[in-house]
Amino acid sequence: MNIFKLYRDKIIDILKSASKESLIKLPENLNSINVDIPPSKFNCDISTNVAMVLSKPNEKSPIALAEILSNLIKENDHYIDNISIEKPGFINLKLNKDFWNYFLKNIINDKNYGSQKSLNQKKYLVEFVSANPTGPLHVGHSRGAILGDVISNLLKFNNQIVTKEYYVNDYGNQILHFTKSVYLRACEILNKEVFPTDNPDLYPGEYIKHIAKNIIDENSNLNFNNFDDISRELTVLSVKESIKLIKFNLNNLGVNHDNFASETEIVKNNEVEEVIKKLKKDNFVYNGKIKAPEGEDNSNWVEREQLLFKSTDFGDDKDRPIQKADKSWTYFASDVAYHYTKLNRKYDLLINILGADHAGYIKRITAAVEALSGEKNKLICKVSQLVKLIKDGKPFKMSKRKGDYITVEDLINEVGKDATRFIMLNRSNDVEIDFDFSKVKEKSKDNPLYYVQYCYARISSVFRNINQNINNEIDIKKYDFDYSKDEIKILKKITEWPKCIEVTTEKFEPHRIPVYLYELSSDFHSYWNMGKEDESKRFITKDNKINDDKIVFLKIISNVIKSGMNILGVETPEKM
RNA sequence: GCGCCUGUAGCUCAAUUGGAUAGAGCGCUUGGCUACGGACCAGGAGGUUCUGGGUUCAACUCCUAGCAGGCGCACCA
Repeated sequence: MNIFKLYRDKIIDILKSASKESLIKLPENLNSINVDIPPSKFNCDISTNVAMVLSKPNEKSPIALAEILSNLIKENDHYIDNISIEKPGFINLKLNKDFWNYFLKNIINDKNYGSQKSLNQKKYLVEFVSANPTGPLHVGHSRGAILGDVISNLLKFNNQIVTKEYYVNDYGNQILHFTKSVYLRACEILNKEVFPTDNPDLYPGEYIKHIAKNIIDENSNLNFNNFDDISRELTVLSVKESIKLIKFNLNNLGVNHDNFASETEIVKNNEVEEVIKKLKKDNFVYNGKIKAPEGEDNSNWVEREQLLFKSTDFGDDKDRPIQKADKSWTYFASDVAYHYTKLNRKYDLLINILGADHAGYIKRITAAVEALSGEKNKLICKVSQLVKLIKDGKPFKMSKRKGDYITVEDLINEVGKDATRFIMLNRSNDVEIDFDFSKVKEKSKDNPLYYVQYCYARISSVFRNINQNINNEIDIKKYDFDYSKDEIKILKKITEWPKCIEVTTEKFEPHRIPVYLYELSSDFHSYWNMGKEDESKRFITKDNKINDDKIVFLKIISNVIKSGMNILGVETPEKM
């Protein structure tokens, strides 16, 4: 139940019938009419800008119009306690006690309060992480992993159908180098030769040794005398080990994909050739040359003719190569083929979560999806910005070459899953995060996660003290409560929850949820402390009982916190 | 050179998808625990929202021209 939508509909109905009676003139487009949350300093619950929007077509001042409209609104709605007009022409409504009873009765046992029930059900494919299967995940990956996971949870909360997919780039040069590294480590273990440290293409990380050891132990038939003889088999085994590590890391973060799609499979099934054939037919692929980028060192640049995709047709700044000099496909080519398989699986909307270093890739891949589907905005890409690691007050640079990067496993061991998720989600995905290892650990008390969890734990403690289960439904026959000003302040915050979900869903910006939960918790902690001086604000009475209005009040708050935390994939312990 | 992201209080960040006197945390500062859980709360100081134009009844938000920082730019994925 979104009361802002409810009142927007009500007001528009009122306007329409007033317009029929020629009392007012309506503009052609009613979209800019809003019903919103008023700033807290006003003693009211909802506000609308209608008078200002209608000012022009009616050739009246907003204030004059507001007087007419506010009378009309008041006559037509019995939940209004008071209606007032403010400066530029806002109409502010204060709702009466009947309204709050109606509202609470409506949502008290609604586990999905806040979800957008009016939304049509669609099929989504969310692709995220998709890190190269050449080793465990590091901190940077975790942000994208959490973002993708929470966007998926959010869609599911809104009753959408979601597939979470990981695209495994198990093809190409990086995999070859990776497999070679595993091979050389295996040779090292078998005392055949020392691992070369001077080859920058190889992966020197410690984990490669473990992978090699596992493969040796489990495959006694494998003969490590010649790389070429076993490279094919070893690639499969190495990637498998790598995926095992990655799945372990994802599991550390509380992330589970539904599906792992393999690039090798796509190449093997000739899907690349097929998709290029289709694009050629539609004139999106041609032979041409591209210019070297200016402003950087181009001394190695060799201009040559190659197969290009015409992404400039869709707003990209240059056309993009799909074939390398040696005639093999570029990464982009197989990715286009992969996206073609997504389209063939009949999803309504594709979502990709990318790391900041791949942001420059967005235009070409959305262009490709548009070329293939003929639909704009079929693919939506969200970027998870950099996580800047700070240790002891100094930036900590990670180097994949040296193998000294901080893995997800390190992160979880230090900070924990819930804190990692909450901290990463608490900021907009478009801004870089300073992740100060020592600080997050030391100052765990200042962590916003605990602030929200503490709120839930406090509510739980009340239920525990009166021997009730916080998870049970509330059964109250008559809703005839008269809440105080301080309680209504929190109930108002509760009315914002569906709006928060709506905006979060529309913009795919999960940070709005932790921000909201923090604010709600803050209001609650504040109220809780009032109980020290004002006995009427305490939940449990002297004879160890609780009144129905307080039960309802607590239950609503805990419900919202719980569903918010569920979307974030974070626990709500009843005791801390 | 081009593209994308960012620029808001001393620091880290929000801002109801264009609304009213721009809000939190940290830090600084003054107070509050015989109390349903102090991992908490109440108060104070702190702002030319990077700059210049424009659109609008209304701009942190949109457009435009700049400035600063980050990321990226075929033959890696």
